[in-house]
Amino acid sequence: MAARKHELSAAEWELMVVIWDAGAPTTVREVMDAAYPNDEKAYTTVQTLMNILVDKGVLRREKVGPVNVYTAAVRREKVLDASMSTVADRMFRGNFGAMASFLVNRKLSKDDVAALRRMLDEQEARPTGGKKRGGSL
Amino acid sequence: MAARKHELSAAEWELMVVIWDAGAPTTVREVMDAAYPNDEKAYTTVQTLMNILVDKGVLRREKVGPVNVYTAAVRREKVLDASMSTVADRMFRGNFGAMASFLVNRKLSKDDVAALRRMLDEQEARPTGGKKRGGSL
DNA sequence: GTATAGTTACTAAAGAATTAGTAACACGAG
DNA sequence: CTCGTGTTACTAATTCTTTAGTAACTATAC
Repeated sequence: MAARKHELSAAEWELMVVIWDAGAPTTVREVMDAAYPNDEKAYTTVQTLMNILVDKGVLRREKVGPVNVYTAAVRREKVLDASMSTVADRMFRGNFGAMASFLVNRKLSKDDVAALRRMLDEQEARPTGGKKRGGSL
Repeated sequence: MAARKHELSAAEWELMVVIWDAGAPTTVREVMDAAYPNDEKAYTTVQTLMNILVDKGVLRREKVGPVNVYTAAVRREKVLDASMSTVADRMFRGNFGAMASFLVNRKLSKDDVAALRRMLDEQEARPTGGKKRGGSL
């Protein structure tokens, strides 16, 4: 019960995306079927990962009858906030603007760019402005 | 000499950012001083990391006199391309548009947003359009 | 009630990441 | 030439991640 690092690994993200999408309490079996429909991982592997996520405080586990039911304990945005900051620190010296530019220039399709521009225009009207640069985590 | 995974870890990124910024062949000592001015890591640790990066094909090592000099073997953009795709896959189901929206809404300062808008406007004029969605790596 | 199917708790092992020690070697100062 | 400084090559221990097996438990079907 070592209170691990709060950062999520690749496999853990894979599961959490499924669980957040479900939006409701979920069992190992359900996550397993959604994430690995062709048994890419063993049932017990998914079980272990989910218990690690409980350990990290990202999931909550509750026994319903004899079965464990898992619920997200943290909102997706919260984890994204932290993880994106980590990524920006690592790859862009913490410069989110540079990160956004990179995305626009090298990763976004024409449609993506158009949508982004529309979003920017809407934000112009309603000034619910973006946050400042947060800490490193 | 096991031909490791090509993905860069946190510590490896830290070094590569320094090396790319230097823009010229670099020694362990130089990277060490730039990245860890207060000896946060031991000299030999940095040395080991840099040799792993050689192993991964990201750095090239050349002996100049008795000293090893390291040069970037891959351009920063290339590695960023791969890493950002990995991150997008992991956290946004591969949806770069969603990733960009998240950045704009939750991470960019007002100035960052203004700069991004300017960039978008310039791109309007000169249609050197963005790439499509690439593979997963 | 006993077999069976599914779940849980516990354990562990392989691989990668991170950290750093140690021995050997080169070279300039004296 | 020998000493000290700094570099290299090699080795290794620790931690985290990823994977999964095994044994025990629960409930249901008959």
